Parts: sequence; C-alpha cells; structure tokens
Amino acid sequence: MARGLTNRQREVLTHIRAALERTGRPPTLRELGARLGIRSTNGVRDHLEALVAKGYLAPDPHSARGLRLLHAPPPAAPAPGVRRVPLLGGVAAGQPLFADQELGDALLLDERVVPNGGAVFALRVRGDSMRDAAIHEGDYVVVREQRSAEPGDIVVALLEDEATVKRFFPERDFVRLQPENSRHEPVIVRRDDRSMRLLGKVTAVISHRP
Amino acid sequence: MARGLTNRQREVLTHIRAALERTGRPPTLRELGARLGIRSTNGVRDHLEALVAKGYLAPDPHSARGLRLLHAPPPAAPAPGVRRVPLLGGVAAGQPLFADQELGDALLLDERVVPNGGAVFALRVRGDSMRDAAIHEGDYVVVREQRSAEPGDIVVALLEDEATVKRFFPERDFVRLQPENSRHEPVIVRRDDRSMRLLGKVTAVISHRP
DNA sequence: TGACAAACTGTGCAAACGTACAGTATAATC
DNA sequence: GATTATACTGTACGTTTGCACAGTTTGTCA
Repeated sequence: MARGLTNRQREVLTHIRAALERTGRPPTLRELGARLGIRSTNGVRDHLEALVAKGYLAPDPHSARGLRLLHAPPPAAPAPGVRRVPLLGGVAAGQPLFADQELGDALLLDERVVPNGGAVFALRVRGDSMRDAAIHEGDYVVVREQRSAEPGDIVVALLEDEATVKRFFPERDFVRLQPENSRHEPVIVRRDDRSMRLLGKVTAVISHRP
Repeated sequence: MARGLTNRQREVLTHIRAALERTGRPPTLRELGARLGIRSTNGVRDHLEALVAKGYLAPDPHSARGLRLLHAPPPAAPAPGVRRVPLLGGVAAGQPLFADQELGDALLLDERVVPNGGAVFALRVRGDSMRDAAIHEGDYVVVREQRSAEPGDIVVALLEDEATVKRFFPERDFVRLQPENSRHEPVIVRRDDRSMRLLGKVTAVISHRP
C-alpha cells in the first residue's frame, strides 16, 4: 500500500485523514494548505490531482470540501470497545506475513477478547492437526506476536514459509512442535534452524461451526 | 433521545445522517433543502437553528458544510462488519436470561464469527466441565438460540436456573448432557422434566488466555 | 382574539471555495 | 541537454455557500 506515493503526498493524505477525524468533514484547499505550510491553493491542488491520479481520492468538482477518501484509512478502533485485528491470509515466500497488513482484511473483535500488550494478528486455521485442542479447519486464532513461549503454549510458527499452529515444547538442543491429533507427527526443529520462526502465542481461538 | 424534537426536525436530522453516510461529509443548506423539498435556504436554516438550540448540532459559522452531529444515533451495528451480541450475565430464578438484554452488556464481534440466522447471545463460561473440549473458565461462548440439537452438539442448557455448557446426546426416554472432563459426571434428564431447558447451540468459542 | 412558535418563500450579498492561467526551482530520467 | 515529475508562489475569476432581512401561512395556546 501507499505504493508510488511520495513522502509529501503521504503527508497530504495523513492531514486529510486527521481533518476528517477531527472535524467530521473533508478539509478545504486552504485549510490543507495552512496545515502543510503551503500558501497557494494550487500547491495543494497539485497534490490532490496526483492523489486522484493514483487512485487515493475521488474528486467532487465545483463542490465545497469535495474530497472523498477511497482507500479508507484503516481505523485503529472502528468503534469504541472494538479492536481491529489484522487477518493474515496467504503465506508466500520470504517475509510475507506482515508486509501488507495495511490493505489486508481484518477481524473486528471486542477488546475484551484481544490481549492488551503488543502487536496482535489473526489467522485462519488450515488443517486439523490441533483437533484434540478443539482447533479446527476454518477457525480463527488470535495471536500475540512474541518470539519465545512457555512449554505447552499453543503457538503459531512459520515452517518453511507456511504458518502452522502447534503446541510448543522446548528441549535442550531442539524444539518440539506437537500437534494435538494422533494422526499427525510432532515436528522436531533444531534450535539454530532458521527455517522455523516463532511468530507468536495463540491467545484466543474463535471457532464457528454452524 | 430525540426529546422535544418535532417530526420535521427529526426528518432533518435523518437526512443529515444519511448524507453523512452517503457522501462522507455534511450536506449544504441547499442540498438539504432539495432532499426535504424546501426551496429557500432559510427554511432549512430555521430547522438547523432549532436543532442547535436543542443540542443536536454544533454549528461552524461561515464555513461550508458547517454542521457537526452531536448525539450520534445509537447504532444497531456499532460499525460495519460488527455484530452486537448480548452478553448474558448472572442467571437468577425464573426466566431471567432474556429479560434485560437491552440494557445489558454485549460483545462486539466480527460478523463472520456470528451465525447469521436467528437470535444469538453470548455467555461467559463458569467451571471446567468442558475442559477437554478446550472450553475453560472465563471463556465466552456464542450461542444460537434453538430448542433442539443434533447428537454430539455442544449446547447451553438451563438446569435448575443455572446455565451450563455440555455436549448433547438424546436417548430414547431421556437426554444425556455429557461433560468433557473425566472428573465430572454426565447429567441425565428425563424428556418430560421441565427443570431442564435447552437454550441453544454453541456456535463459537472464544477462549482468551494471556 | 392576540401572541407565539413552527415551517416555510424570496431576494440579495459577502465570504468561502474550487479552478484557471502563468511562472519558478529542483531533482530524476532519458 | 532536453524532458518530465514534483512542489511550490501569485493573481484572478466565477461558483458555491452561509447568512441577513423581509414577509407568509398554519396551528397551538392562554
């Protein structure tokens, strides 16, 4: 996201969002100019034209405060009491998970269900390796990001570019990732093996079966 | 709310809200007039003045689209994509559960986690009788109201004025409510026993352990 | 019957606002 | 070395918009 935007254009977008939150309506060219330190309305106008061309704004010509944000800003809290938890979808190669959180989908959850401290994300479960812990295919898990865990914690780990949910058991020289399903084998990874990355601890499971 | 408002003033408020939702900015006097069928801007202005006097609007004089809504309407859905699920707390005698849903607490949850059809409520779990199904003390369960269930479903039942979560197994003459914890005994209830009432089926479990 | 509030019409104006045209400076790209 | 994109300044113009002043109609209430 924010691809192709210059720093200054990003600034303009930020000010538009701030004005919307503060006043409940889009700013005028002159209001924006005042915030940005631009004396001429056309300095502002050039930015808006660029943002329209790049698909960030919809113009409403000849109309007061005629800006509409297209890529709605991802609000930190969509409503009081609700937290926005980014929902990480497909896991590709490299460091794919946290790259495009901004434009991605998100779960909107009551804040009582989301841990307070630290970064949090959600994941849709694939496979049934945690069946006996009542975590099934299609369930959502809420994960607090952390790079260590206690023995027995249910964690999300990146194993060869695939996110998996397992129970975490550290041993002397290796780590055991234990499924909760007799039909699955535990995964043993050496401590120094970099093909495994601990992403975080599962703090909530949201099953939903009709 | 809406106390002391005339019908027409309520209409004006409604149109302001609609315009805000539709366009993302407050309407102008003339836009409002067009929607309301008022030819003169002053007809609209009279209404706005009345609404300001009654505390529903904050004016921003000499400024385009200078209206700010004060009393935001209590939304059925707190935000798009979010459902409000009444949270039933203590269970007293009689028919206590659904009496005061309106003023009670509620969980705000992503609609993808809440079943579509029918009435839904949430409950905080007490006790550990469903431990082996990964339902623990303090967890929330989302329940769709229904008076029957399939064998093996996890249900919420009212047993002598106490709500309990169990697995549901119907037999010939009785119903077996099976805990998922070897330290708990199953509950057997005759079919015609009115001290047991099936409240609904658990469609989501929201555990949340720090 | 008179007083008053609600709900308008109609005209006119000044400030707010978007837009057009012209020009400058800088950095990146070909 | 020319071209293009970015990021502005400055002036001017016409429309949009809020607002003030004046007047009408209808219904309610003492």
